[in-house]
Amino acid sequence: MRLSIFEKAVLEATRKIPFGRVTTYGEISRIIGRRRASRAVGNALNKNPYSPIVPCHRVVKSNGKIGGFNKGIKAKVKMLASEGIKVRDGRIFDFQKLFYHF
DNA sequence: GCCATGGCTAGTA
DNA sequence: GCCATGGCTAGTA
Repeated sequence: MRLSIFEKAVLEATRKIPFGRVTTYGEISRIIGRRRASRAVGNALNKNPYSPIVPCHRVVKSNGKIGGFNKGIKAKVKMLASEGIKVRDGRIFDFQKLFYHF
């Protein structure tokens, strides 16, 4: 499977999110210079061939809600939990504090 | 034309 | 809730 320039940029940025932290689709789009492509970022992460090495489970929505995951939301929540990140009714607990700003 | 988003507005309580 | 957004793919010709 061949990755586009855009997809590579998305994965490269995502790789930098530290363990136990989260960021947003919008933050990724901003940092790679495609400010309005947050949705396209989600599309790219959907195809992440390197999960969980490239930790796309640490990317969530700008409002602190979980967002999607190709193996199902449940799996995403479990992976986050394994890093000490709690989810309270579909939302990241302490979102502001855990938000990794590039 | 689809979609793992985001930001804004109306309008409820 | 609505809709602009942008990258990608299926599938036509």
